[in-house]
Amino acid sequence: MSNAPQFGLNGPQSEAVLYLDGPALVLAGAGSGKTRVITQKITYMIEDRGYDPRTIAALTFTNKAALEMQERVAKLLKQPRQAKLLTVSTFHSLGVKILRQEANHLGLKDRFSIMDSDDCYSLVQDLAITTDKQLIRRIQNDISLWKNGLVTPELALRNAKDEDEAQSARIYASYVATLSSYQAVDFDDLIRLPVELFRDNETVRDKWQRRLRYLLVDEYQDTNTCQYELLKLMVTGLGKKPMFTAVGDDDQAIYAWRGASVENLANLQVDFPDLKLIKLEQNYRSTTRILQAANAVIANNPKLFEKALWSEHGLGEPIKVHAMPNDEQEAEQVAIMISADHFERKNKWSDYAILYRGNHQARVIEQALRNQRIPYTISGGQSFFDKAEIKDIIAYLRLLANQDDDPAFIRAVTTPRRGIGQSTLEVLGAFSGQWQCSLFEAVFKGGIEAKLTDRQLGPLRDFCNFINDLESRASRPGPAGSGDNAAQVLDDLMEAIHYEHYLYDTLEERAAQSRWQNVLDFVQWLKDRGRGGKDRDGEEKNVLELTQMVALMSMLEGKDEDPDAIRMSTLHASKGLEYPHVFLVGVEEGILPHKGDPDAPVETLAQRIEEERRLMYVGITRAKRTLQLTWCKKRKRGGEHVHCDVSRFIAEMQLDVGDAPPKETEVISPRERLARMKELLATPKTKEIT
DNA sequence: GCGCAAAGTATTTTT
DNA sequence: TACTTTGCGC
Repeated sequence: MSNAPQFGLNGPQSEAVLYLDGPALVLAGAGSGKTRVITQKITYMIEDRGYDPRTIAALTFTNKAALEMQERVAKLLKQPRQAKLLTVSTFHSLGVKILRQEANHLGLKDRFSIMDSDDCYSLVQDLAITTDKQLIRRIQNDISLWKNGLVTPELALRNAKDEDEAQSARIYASYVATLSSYQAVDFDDLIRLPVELFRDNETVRDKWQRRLRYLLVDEYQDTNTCQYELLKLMVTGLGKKPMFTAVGDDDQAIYAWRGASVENLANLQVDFPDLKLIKLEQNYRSTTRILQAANAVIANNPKLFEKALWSEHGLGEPIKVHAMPNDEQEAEQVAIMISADHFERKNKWSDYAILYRGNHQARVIEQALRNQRIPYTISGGQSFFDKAEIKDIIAYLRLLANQDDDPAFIRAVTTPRRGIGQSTLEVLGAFSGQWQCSLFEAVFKGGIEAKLTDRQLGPLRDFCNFINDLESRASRPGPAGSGDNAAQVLDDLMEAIHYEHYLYDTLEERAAQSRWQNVLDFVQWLKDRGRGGKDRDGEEKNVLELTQMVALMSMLEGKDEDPDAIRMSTLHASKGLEYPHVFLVGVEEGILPHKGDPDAPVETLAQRIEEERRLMYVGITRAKRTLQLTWCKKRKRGGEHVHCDVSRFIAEMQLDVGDAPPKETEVISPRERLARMKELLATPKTKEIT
């Protein structure tokens, strides 16, 4: 196998592209061109090695990344339309696809609902009979971690260490039962259920293995146990060699809190002994100074793999750190600095990014940018599909698809108000519980007449008849065999529920207007996809199927942001992106590193700091040319100003060491950097780990 | 059953 | 500070 550079790639990159003899792990440092490797590899497989694009799956971490990757492959291909045949999606979307086709094997109907985290939150709230927010979240978290770790409720209960855990485990059991009575799944199930299916049913597993013969997994360091299990089940068996490429970077693992385990990287070598390991260490993104700082910070973490990033770009401009009196000043100063720099260097606004740890930090910054009349776009904030008005509409669609979906029923039947209130629903709920049926079914079940007055039952039955009627039309194939009736069904729905009227009735004009616009955008978005035109995988989808996809989306693709605007983003949402000029704000103890749960066990404390450090590393390595950091001496929390200290990570960047004497010609070799890093590892810091 | 007003409370990251 | 929950009156 030759690993001579090809496609304008460097040695290791083209090696990663060309290698198709077995499983491969590409350790790709920040900015080392991993997306290029993946897209080139797919292109190479199709055009030079005769792979059918239908048998290649690329799994990404977000829908946005999936979309981008597909577009990039389309650009590389001689026949761009082939890109549509690929499976490029998140693990979760792939899970939906599998579940939809194999639902019957799991005792699930193919029109199952997908519950979002809010639905699950309310469910836990009901089951735990509490309003304690912290407690509910803790239980929700426990359940999610168990599911991700493939732990059953029985096992969870048996292994419970204390009463708290036992309580969570008991709720976990009824949580699972309730979801199944709703014919619903949660996010974690989208991966857990396919795993169980593939484990128990070899025929189905073979079928999918034949269908998807080669897997590429991006951001592998952020996969959890369950996802790894799915990967293994999809690539092993059939007496063939496991074929996949995983791409990841242990230094950028920032989702441990969601059950991701970096150990999956190490496990890969154990589970696949002939794993080909390829390291991408040349950075094409940042200046040497930026990389130096990033390397210095991450050197404080224990290492899984030895890796040394280097760059051929020059030393670059010094990294600046600004101390600010308070968070409002911070926001204003950053806005002013960007504005000045923008006019001075004649840069585009979109060359600048402001990164922060938590979404709430965006508020002040937004205000400051507005004051300075600087255009901005926010990514990673509240998702479009989480807006109340969108969830209202989705509730109707969910109910249309699946009448066992009680939460959707409750939401739809009460929004807009139609004379059905809490007490009616309570009676209905008790009745349905007694007869083990859904709320919807209970409305028509014999005996309900005795429990409810005509005044209560009337609107309920009207509502259910309306849903039934609409459902029968939604399920009929449209004219010309397309999903064309989707548009008609949606229009009828919107017309019948008087949603616009409801908004203007309950809200102020401005708010109602903006919400109604969102609804219109959403409906249009659905219509576009219903016609089978715009959807990426080119498959026909009716409204009901679209509803399932919508549950996983967080952004309205296509509804494009201002192309020339400053990017604002959380550090998490910035992963995989790059910007010429980066401002990292709020670099304070308590924010970055974030102070977590004060009564969390001590042994996790070190690990938590390590994850925060990786987050810092991700932030630093987003910058191509300049990087500026700010921190505040005081910050408004709640109503009061609170004192803040500068983050330890600033010192760890070793700015004074690297920058003090202006040795402009200093160029550090990879070897030298490695030595430096080892030195750092050997000195103080490490003792907290050992 | 519903809407309004006051008080209380929470602040990490996301498929 | 902003948002949510609770309570009360119609």
